[in-house]
Amino acid sequence: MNAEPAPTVRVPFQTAARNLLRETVVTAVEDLVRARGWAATTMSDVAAAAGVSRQTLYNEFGSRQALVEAYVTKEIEGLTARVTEAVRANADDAHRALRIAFDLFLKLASNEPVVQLIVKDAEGGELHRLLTGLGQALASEQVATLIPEVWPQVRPDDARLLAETLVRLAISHALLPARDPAATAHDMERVFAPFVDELLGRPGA
Amino acid sequence: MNAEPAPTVRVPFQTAARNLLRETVVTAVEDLVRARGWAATTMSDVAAAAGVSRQTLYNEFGSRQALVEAYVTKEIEGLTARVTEAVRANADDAHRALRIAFDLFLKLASNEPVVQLIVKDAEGGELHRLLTGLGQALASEQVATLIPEVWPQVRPDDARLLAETLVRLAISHALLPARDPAATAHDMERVFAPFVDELLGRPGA
DNA sequence: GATTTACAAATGGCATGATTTTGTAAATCA
DNA sequence: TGATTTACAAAATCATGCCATTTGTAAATC
Repeated sequence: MNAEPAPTVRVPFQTAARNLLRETVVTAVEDLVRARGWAATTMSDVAAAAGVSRQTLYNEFGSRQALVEAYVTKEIEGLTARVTEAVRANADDAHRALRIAFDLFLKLASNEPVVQLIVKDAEGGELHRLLTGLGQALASEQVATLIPEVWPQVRPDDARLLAETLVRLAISHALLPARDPAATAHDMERVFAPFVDELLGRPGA
Repeated sequence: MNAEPAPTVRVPFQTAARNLLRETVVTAVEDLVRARGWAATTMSDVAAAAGVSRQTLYNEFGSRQALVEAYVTKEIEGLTARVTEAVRANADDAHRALRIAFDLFLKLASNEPVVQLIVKDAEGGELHRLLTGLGQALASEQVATLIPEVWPQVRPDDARLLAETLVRLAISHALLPARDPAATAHDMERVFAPFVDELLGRPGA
């Protein structure tokens, strides 16, 4: 009951093709959402914009709901990737890393279609729930993994707590801005600096 | 151009009567919202439940929108009053005060009709925006006033920053709970303890 | 001063039918 | 083989008109 003739180079190619397809489709969704919003975007629109058949969409994503989730997931992962990059580049100064990461995130978020649609009150329900739900979960996990990687002395549990708290505040400020990104980032650095120092092993503690 | 014959006891009485009216009406709204939600509650319903005429409602509140804002405002002020009470009762230990306040808030919030409607996804738009907007503003101000009153050594700017940050996290956890209130409150105490120590004048700083 | 009554305007269902869109399956194509 | 095309049923969305309700305001009445 096993007729496979030993896998060659074919499997990795198919995987790459699949990823390329998903990438292309989700990018098409991004353009359409930016232009007309998600509610006014149909599966046919997406198929046409991506240059594939509508069926391929269903074969790959299964449903419209799954597609928008993949889209939001990609947006979030794009943001966290940029933030992660900034954190790594400032690994020598955790305070600065925190401030720059927050500032960068808020600036990027204000240009995100999803965030803009929610703030503008258009399509608040669907996307709002996805951003807070998925966004909180995904970003928390990413940041919770990043922290002990850059600062190994931080215990995983503490990293998780810090990550979740920072992400909650980041989303809160993205959706309901208090001041400009720079000022908010400065405030967040001020609030979290003492806790961060404790996690990193403060000299006098 | 001043024909007032010296104010007697009449003005305070009228004020008291007005407050009583508003109190009665908003309490009626609270009951109706708890029973049917806000969308299904009409001005006639409120008038009947409060035992006043529909006109009195308009004379006092002006519009349906203004009424629901008064209602949400009262709910928020009710919550912050309870939290304020708890903080004052624990003024001798800021860490404990922070934890107990957070725990109490999350428990009270889970029984708030407004919070329940939002979490249940019913009427998400209207009330969600009111709770985050009004709630954030009102609660922040209350807490920002409370802190320097209980701990005078905290500078007003720091109090404002701490208050706004705590309120954002409180609302975030009320609308998207991570764990049970007790665990979350414990986490918040752990995160903010170092910053609070700094504001209170840490021994070794 | 509040209530009742009256009323115009806006809003909110609701029934209807047409249209679009979703999601699935089979046939076709390269 | 895998994607496309075609076909199709079920569901969702939309446009329409209509009716009932509700909002908000004003005047009359208690």
